[in-house]
Amino acid sequence: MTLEDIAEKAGVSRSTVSRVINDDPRVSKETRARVWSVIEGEGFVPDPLARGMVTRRTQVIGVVIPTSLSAIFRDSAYFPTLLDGIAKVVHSRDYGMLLWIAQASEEEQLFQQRVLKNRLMDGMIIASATTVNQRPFIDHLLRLNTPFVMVERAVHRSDQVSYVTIDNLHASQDLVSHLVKLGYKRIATITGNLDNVDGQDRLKGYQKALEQAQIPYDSSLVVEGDFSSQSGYEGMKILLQLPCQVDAVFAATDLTAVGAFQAITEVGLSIPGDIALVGFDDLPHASHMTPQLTTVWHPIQKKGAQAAHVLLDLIDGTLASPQHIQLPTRLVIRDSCGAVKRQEVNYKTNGTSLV
Amino acid sequence: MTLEDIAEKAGVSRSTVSRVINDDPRVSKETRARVWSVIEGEGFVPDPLARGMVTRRTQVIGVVIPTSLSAIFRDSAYFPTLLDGIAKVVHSRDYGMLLWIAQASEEEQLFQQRVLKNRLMDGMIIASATTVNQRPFIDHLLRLNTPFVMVERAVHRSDQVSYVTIDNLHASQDLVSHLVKLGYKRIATITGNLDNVDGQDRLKGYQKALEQAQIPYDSSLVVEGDFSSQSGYEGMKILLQLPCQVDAVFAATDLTAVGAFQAITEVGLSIPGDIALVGFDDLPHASHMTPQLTTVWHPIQKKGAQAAHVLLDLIDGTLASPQHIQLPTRLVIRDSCGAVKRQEVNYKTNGTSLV
DNA sequence: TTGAAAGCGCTAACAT
DNA sequence: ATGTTAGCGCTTTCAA
Repeated sequence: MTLEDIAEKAGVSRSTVSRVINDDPRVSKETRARVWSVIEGEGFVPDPLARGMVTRRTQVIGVVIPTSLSAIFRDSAYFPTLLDGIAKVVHSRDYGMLLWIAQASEEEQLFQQRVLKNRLMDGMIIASATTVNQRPFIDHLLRLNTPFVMVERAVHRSDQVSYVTIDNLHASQDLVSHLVKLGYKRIATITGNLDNVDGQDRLKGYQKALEQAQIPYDSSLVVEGDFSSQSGYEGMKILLQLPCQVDAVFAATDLTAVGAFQAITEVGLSIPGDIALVGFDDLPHASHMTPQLTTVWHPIQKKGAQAAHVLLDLIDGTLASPQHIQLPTRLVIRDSCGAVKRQEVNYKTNGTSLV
Repeated sequence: MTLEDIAEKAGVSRSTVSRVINDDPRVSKETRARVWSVIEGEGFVPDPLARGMVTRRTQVIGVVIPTSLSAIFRDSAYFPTLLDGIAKVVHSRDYGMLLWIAQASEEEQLFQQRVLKNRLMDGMIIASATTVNQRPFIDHLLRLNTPFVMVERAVHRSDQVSYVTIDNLHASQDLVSHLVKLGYKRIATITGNLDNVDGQDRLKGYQKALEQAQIPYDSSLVVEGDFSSQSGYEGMKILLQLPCQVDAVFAATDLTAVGAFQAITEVGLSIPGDIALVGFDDLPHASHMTPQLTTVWHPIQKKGAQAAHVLLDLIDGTLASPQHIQLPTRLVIRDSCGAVKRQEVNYKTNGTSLV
C-alpha cells in the first residue's frame, strides 16, 4: 500500500494525497475528506523510510546510557524514572526512542562509535557521562551538528552544549549542613563516581558544608564510590574500621546508602542511634527502608521530560542551543538522620523546600 | 557523503562500492582494498534510510512495555534487567532498539496503535501483556506477518506465537511447598496482576502446593495485587486484619514482598518470627532486606537475551516461528522463611536447583 | 569483475 | 487547487 494506491482509489494524484497527510492547506475541503476516508479505510500509514529520505527526519531520537553507568541501570530506579519522563514527552510528540545501553564488558569507544554510526536519529539525549570520555563524543556531535541534550551539567564546551540538571552542589551542601546542625561532628561521605560531574558536585557540596561550619576537612572520612550499592557497602566497611568513630555518613546516592545501611546493620550498630545516614535521589528505596532515609529529592522524571522537550525543540528549530536548565531540589528529612524519632515522616507532608 | 562520492574518489561505480560494503564476493581483491581505504578515510557510513528503502530492513527492533506494567518499570529492577539482556544481544548483532513505554494515563488501545503504526521496526519483543488486551495486538501482528516474541507464556494463538518464559507454576508450587514443609499452616498469598499470565500461573502454583499438602483452599487468604509494592503493602494490611492469624505469606514478586514487609514491620511483628514472607524474582531488593528474602531466582537477563536471539533469528529467517522456550528457575532459601536463622545465606552457595 | 539503469515510496519545486 | 516531475541514497537486476 503506497501513496500511489491511495491516490488511484481516491481519484487524485499522489501529491494531493501527500498534501492531505501533511496537512497542507492547499487542498479543497471535498478532496481532503475523500482522500482521508480512503486512507482510513485502507489503514494506510506512510513509509517512514521513504518520508525520512526526503525530509531528512526520522522522528526518532536516541537515548544514551554509557558504559560507566549502565550497571546502575539495573539496580536503581534512577534511569527507569528518567526514561519514563523522556518517553512521556517523546511519545506525545510523535517520536520514537532508540535506546543505547552500553555493555559492561565493552570498550567505551566502541560503544560511542556504534551510537554515532547510527544515522536514524534526529538527535540524542545523553543520560550521564564521565567528564573524560564525554569529550570526544561531544566533539563529534558538535562537529556533525547533531542536536543533543545532556542530563547533567556540561563541563566540556559547556557554552555550546544544552543540558538539564539540578544544583547538586547546593543540595548536598544543605543536606550535610543539616547533619552539622544536628550536632554530628565526624561526618563522612561515600562519594559517587568522581569521573562524573554529579559525583564531583555532590562531594564539593559536602566540602563546602564542612568548611562553612569550620569543621576541618579530613580526607580519611572521604571514601570514593561509584553510585552503586556495593560501593556503599564496601565504603562503609572502610569507614567502620576507622580509629575515630564516624557519627554520620552522607552517601552520594540512595543506592549507595542501601549498601552502607547493610554494612552498618551487619556489625550490630543502629541507625540513627549509632550512626546517622543520609542519601541522595529519594528513590523508592529511601522510603522503604527502616528507618526511612533522609535524602534529597529531585525531579528525576521531570528532568527527563524537560530534556526531551528541549531536544525536540532544538530539532524543530523552535529553540536554539545552548539551553542550560536547572531544576529545583528538596531536602527530605526522615528518620535516618536522627532529626525525627519514632514518627512517620513523609516528604509529601514534611518536605522542606530549599530551592 | 554518499556512495557516489566514494565511488568517484575510488575511481569505480557506485554499484561496486555497494558490493564492497555488502561483502559481495564479486569484487576483485585490489578494487575491494582501494574502495575500503577510501571508505575508512572518509569515515563513510551508508544511509540506513536509503538502504532500508530497498532492502525493507531497518536493523531496528521494538521493545514494548505496555500500560498495565509501565508503572512497575520505575520501581523494580525487573524491566531494566530484561532490557539489559535484550540490549546485549541486539547491539552485538548490530541492531538498534526502539523502546515503547506506555503512559499510565493513556488508553491501552492508543498505545498499541502508536506502536503498530511505526514501520521502522523489523520485529518486536513484547515485554509483558495482559491476557485480554494482548489479543487485538497479537492478531494485528500476526496479520501483518511481523516477527515478534513474547516474554511470557502466550495464551492467545499460542501455537503461532513465539515466547521465552519460565515455569511460573512449578516454581511457585515448590516455593509454597517449602513453606508447607517448614510447618506453616495458614499460608496466604498476595497475587500479581491476574490479567497477566505470570500472575495467574504463580497463583495456580500456590493453589497446587496447598492442594498437594491437603490444606483446604481459603479464599480469604488470597488477596489480589498487581506486582507493585503498594499492592503488597495494602494486601498485607488486609491479611493482618484477618481473625485467624496468618503465619506465612507468598508475595507474587519481591517488590510486593517489600510492601508486605513494611506493613508487617509497622505493626511491630517480626519476620520470620511472627510471619514468614517469601517473594519471587530475586531482585536486588531481596538480598538487601533484613532479614534477607527467600524467593525464586530466575534468569531475567537471559530471558531478555534469548528473546532477542529468537527474534533476530526469526527476522533473519534462520528460525521459523513458533519457538517456545522455558528457562530454569531456582529456589533461593534465605532468612525470611524461617528455614535458616542468624546465618548469612547466598543463593550462589546454597541455591537448590529445582529445574 | 564491473558498470548502467531502474526503482524503493515519499516530498517539494514547478507548472498549470 | 491539483498534477507533473525530479530527486533523496541506496540495492539490485541486467548488460557487457
